[in-house]
Amino acid sequence: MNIFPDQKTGYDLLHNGAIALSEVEANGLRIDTKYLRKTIVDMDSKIQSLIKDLYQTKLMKKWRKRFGPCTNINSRDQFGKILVEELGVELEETDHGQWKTDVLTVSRLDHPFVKAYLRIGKLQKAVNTYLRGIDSETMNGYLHPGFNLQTVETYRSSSNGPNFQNMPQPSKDFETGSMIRRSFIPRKGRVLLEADYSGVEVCVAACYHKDPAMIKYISDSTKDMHRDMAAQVYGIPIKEVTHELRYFGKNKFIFPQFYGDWYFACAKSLWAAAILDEHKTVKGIPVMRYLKRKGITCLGSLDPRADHPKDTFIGHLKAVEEDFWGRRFQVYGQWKKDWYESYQENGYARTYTGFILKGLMSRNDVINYPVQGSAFHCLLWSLAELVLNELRKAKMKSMIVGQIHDSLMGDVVTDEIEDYKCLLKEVMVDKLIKEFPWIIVPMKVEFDLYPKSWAEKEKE
DNA sequence: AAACAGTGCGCG
DNA sequence: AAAGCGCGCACTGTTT
Repeated sequence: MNIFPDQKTGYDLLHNGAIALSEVEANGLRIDTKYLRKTIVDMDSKIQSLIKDLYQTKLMKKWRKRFGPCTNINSRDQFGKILVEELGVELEETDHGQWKTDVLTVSRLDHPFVKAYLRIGKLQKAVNTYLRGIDSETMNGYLHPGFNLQTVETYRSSSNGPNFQNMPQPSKDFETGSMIRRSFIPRKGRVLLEADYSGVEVCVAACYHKDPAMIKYISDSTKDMHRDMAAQVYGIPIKEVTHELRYFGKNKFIFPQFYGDWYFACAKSLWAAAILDEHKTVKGIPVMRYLKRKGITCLGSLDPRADHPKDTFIGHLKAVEEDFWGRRFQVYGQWKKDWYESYQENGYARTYTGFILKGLMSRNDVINYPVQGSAFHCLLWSLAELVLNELRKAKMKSMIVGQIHDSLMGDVVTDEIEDYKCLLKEVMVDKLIKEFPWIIVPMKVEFDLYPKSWAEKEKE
């Protein structure tokens, strides 16, 4: 791994960023150690009792008979063999010929043993990776996660000891997310305040490809790309798109497509999300009924090389994809081709922020790396400006204590909340676009306030 | 005992 | 022709 700032701007960004991040590391986050210790003890005994229950099941008895003293429920190898040989189910294989046993694969079996097994695994992950990870790195009630600028291929950052950038979220898994984030508390007389750049990768991508249709979506708050695409993929009127269908359009079509996914995989996951689950539209009509009206009757062949006619969902998605890149975002589509061709000719690509991307990269890599890197650099520049200059100039006691790619975690004095928000907006939006003249779309910052702990947002 | 690859899972 | 991108960490099973 090599880091190549090829312009002074790139060098300065890393230089100031490294100094600012070391200050962030030194600040650290306050940890509720009493809660943390108690939760670890409680969870350990809870997990023990769940394992005891698991051992009472028939399948577990077969497992012990098969593996004797070597029995180990953490062994994926054993788990897969038991499912296939004792339960008689079919599983896909991993790259190296083991039975695949990840959540997505085995939860399809819909079996009570598998459910109990996965729950134990989830709780073990929560305790062993996160709670213990936090506990073992906490000194005198403070945790100091590391933030690195020299580890990532795309010129993003990483975090370790522990990794502050992958703490579970209550909105994704309430039980473990709340349990873990509850450990992070503000200092006395303060709140945790997170500021994030909303949709920053989409914005930065637009600065590279300059597609007018995309810029319009970003600049006009009455337009909604995710809603429009949900309507198109499911063949329903725009007014019929529910909150959930919009979510599928965003996370199962638009983002995967931006990162280089293809219609076949998108079709399968869109189908599983809304059709197998019998989702309904705003008016309560099943989505499937709309598809039937368009003559689409089934998902289609699961062989990617088979023919996918227009009356299958996969065939339909193929046409949607062609329309997406060939008509709707034609300029973006052309940019992807040109950008990759330029890399093939020259052997490298340049980012707006003063770095060179070189070495062997796939087409998707070449297209994604500059966007991922430059998006993070918007945050990094703002962070350095705040830590090294602005917070000090404003004589604020509030401090920045962490960073997650597109968000800044602040430990903010209660009396300073409004000033802090104001200063962050000024730096993250106004000063940033002066510093980075290549930004040609509006930037937006959003705040989340956590008065008690990181687990509980204050309602706006 | 330490190092390594493979697998899985948490986040943006 | 290929077929989402980037990380860190825990754990198993094998090799040194």
